[in-house]
Amino acid sequence: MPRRYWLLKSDPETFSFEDLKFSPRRTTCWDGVRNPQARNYLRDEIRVGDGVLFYHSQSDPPAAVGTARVVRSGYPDPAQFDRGSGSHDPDSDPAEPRWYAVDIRLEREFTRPVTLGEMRCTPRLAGMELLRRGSRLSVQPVRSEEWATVLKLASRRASPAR
DNA sequence: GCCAACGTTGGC
DNA sequence: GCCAACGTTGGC
Repeated sequence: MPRRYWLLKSDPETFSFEDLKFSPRRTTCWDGVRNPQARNYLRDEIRVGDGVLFYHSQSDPPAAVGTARVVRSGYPDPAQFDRGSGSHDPDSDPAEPRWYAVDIRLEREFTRPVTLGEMRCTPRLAGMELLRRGSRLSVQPVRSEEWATVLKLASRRASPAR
């Protein structure tokens, strides 16, 4: 199966690309996802080697800031069984875990962020899940053309400041 | 801080 | 199974 691509959303207040950069081996467990559809992607579809667009939500401006690679495919999210964790789920049965996580490793930090506004203005990205009205999913599939387009934007020099 | 868009919960 | 109420996400 060819390599696939995903967009992972994170509020940088919670976990930023910078945090990933300073994680051991620049690798982190992508845990805490508590949406069934996003869980399905994590559990069933995301494979080792897949590409990840790292996106900062709730930031000013919201933007894709770099890429990562999946280094471990779906496994039960340990946080769901951790009473001390904010992501603890008392209703999840260890025999049939409700939530899943993957591990990702930093691959490339963009020399400049690709902002949401810029993506909206890019015709080739018009079909992106991220740009859909009301799109809230924190794990989203990204088409290979979209991946290539975002990377191209990232390596383009920023337009001169006004 | 506001609000639209969803998802979840729970009464019936 | 419906749906109102409520909670959360996330752009602006």
